[in-house]
Amino acid sequence: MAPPKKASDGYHHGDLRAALLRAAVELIAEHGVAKLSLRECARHAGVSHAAPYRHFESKDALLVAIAEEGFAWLHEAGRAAMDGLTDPRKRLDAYGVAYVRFALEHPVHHRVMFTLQPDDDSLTAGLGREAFELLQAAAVAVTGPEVDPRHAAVAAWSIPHGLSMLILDGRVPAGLVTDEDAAEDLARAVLSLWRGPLGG
Amino acid sequence: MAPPKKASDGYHHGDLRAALLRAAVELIAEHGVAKLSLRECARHAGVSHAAPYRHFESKDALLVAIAEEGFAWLHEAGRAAMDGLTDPRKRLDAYGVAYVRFALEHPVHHRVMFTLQPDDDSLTAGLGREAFELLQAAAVAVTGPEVDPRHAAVAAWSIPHGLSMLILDGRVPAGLVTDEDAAEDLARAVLSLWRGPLGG
DNA sequence: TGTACATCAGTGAACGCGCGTTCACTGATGTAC
DNA sequence: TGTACATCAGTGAACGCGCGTTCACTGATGTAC
Repeated sequence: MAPPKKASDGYHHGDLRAALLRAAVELIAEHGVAKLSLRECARHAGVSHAAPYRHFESKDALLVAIAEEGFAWLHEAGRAAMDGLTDPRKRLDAYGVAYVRFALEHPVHHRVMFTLQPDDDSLTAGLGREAFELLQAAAVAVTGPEVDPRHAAVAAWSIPHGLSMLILDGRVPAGLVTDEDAAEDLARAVLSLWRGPLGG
Repeated sequence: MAPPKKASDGYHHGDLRAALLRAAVELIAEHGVAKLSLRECARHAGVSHAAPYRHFESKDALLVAIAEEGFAWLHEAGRAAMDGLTDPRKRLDAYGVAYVRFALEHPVHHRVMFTLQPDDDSLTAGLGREAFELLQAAAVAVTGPEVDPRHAAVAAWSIPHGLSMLILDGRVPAGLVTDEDAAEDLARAVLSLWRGPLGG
């Protein structure tokens, strides 16, 4: 299914690190973070249970790696979504929609990103520096300088984050979210409600 | 510290069930849901490790009990917050603020409520029927009948839920949330931003 | 009031399990000469 | 091109652990007569 990048079959795996990350994500999707075991990841990757220790110091280190990957992807998704837009409000909305889409496309990453204690790894603190700053700048561009930037950021973050969490936890009424596109539509609907009757 | 309700010292505990729930909440607060063990709860309650099985069918049953307790409290908190208010917008805001306050006051309950798969127990599905319906009614009263009630509910739910999650996961800039009152202030600020510059 | 008995909340030994991690090892790979 | 050797990604046995759950039991409690 996923071709090893270098040496194919034999003693050396070729790209065990990536294979382990992939296996972990699959297993978490199936059984939840709580039940993830390094040994099962190794089994999934077709390798002895001690092999992962050549690539990750510990089970936690593997989870941190997933979170870091997630923060990087989120930052890139937000950046790409706002790319080319100049109107502050449109940029912020685009970020929000991209955020929800990211969560739906990478539910395991999203969950791991926010399950780990922020102090587990400084890179991971507060949305991951980069992603948070991007969001804060987009929010401040809308609220203007009179508003505390931290408040602006938190406010802008709450909606897409809350919506993502509700969807991922299966709390949204059945049938409302069938795939990533439906989630994107729902995100737009929610944002426009706050722009309309709820906000007006 | 917590006096047993009936027989005090001796063979029978008096109120083991409640003591186990209390112990579980404490232990989860300390080490996270993932690391909770029934045996440690029993130890905490000063009882043999098999005793919990007189009160809970399994470890999961104990978690479900915590979630149910949480949903009941949340429903009550929302109801109480809106009590006496008639203006739809004020009612919805009051619900949102109460929601965040509940999450801050009962972080473990909140976490367990949304960590369990909704299908783990039908009572728990979708915010717990009662709490969800209360929220939906409050939201629809603001948006009016032209808006899909499910959209209205999800939109109104996203902000307090997202904010709660961000706070509980330690994602809000340090110093912004020091206690329940500060969280309540932040919730009001966030809502008013969506009422003001972000929504306008 | 006293006795017999059912009930049930506790005990403690035992089960089997899968886990994270360590360790001395071995096989493959790549580089220096 | 061929050989010696360092490097390092894998192996598999072993460790100690705490867990969830079951079981036959025992001690306390409450009720019927």
